[in-house]
Amino acid sequence: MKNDCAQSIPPEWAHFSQLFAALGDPERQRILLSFEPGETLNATQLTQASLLSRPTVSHHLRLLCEAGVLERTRRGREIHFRLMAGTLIERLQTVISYLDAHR
Amino acid sequence: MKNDCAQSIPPEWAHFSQLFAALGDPERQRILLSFEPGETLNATQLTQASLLSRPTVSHHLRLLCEAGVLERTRRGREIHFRLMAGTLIERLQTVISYLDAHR
DNA sequence: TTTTCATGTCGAAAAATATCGACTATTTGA
DNA sequence: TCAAATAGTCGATATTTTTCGACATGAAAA
Repeated sequence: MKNDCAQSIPPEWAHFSQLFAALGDPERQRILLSFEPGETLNATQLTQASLLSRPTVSHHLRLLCEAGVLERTRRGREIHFRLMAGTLIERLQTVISYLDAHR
Repeated sequence: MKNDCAQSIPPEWAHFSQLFAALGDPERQRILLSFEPGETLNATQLTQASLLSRPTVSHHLRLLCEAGVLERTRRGREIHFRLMAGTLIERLQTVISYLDAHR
């Protein structure tokens, strides 16, 4: 057993709990699955596609941005969200490499 | 925008929110990182390596098993937990394939 | 500049989750 | 059979997260 991570998480793994927590909510997953390849969606579109209120959708979008899942860009008075597929793939590959060494 | 997942998550994705929610807790991440390659650990070992109580660790172990992250096997009066690295890799590869088609 | 549109923030309430002490179940060894 | 060891359950409490209405911000259009 690795006792070095018995009580604290190594710094290189710390951001993964934030990532997985962001991905682990059904409403946020629903938001992510509504993106078509390469598409950008604004907050109004994402709110209209949801059963929840704007403040609530805004809250989920903030968590997804803070976790590095979505990118936020202002265009005029709209704010566009984009799925950061590339960096997500890299991060998940890191996890897979770790797991592959721990079969 | 994909309107078919506007209000409900497609069944083939439903188990992922449970998986990511399980991986998204720092205590559970700490538990997972304490496994050496191929190692099995019992509940007492995992509790001793934690700052939390046995009921709490037991709770986290149950969530990890229900999400398909750990495997539970009784051996005598001990219960051994094993990291299901193989199936986890497959599930993460599914997510990566989806993301790769959505760059 | 005033209005309108798009979005976010704030504070409070509701819901879900984590945590623990006391008790229970199950298996093994004396 | 009885005692010890291992692990889980139950009920209550604490903490965190989610949710929303009302209000604030900031950019474009009139």
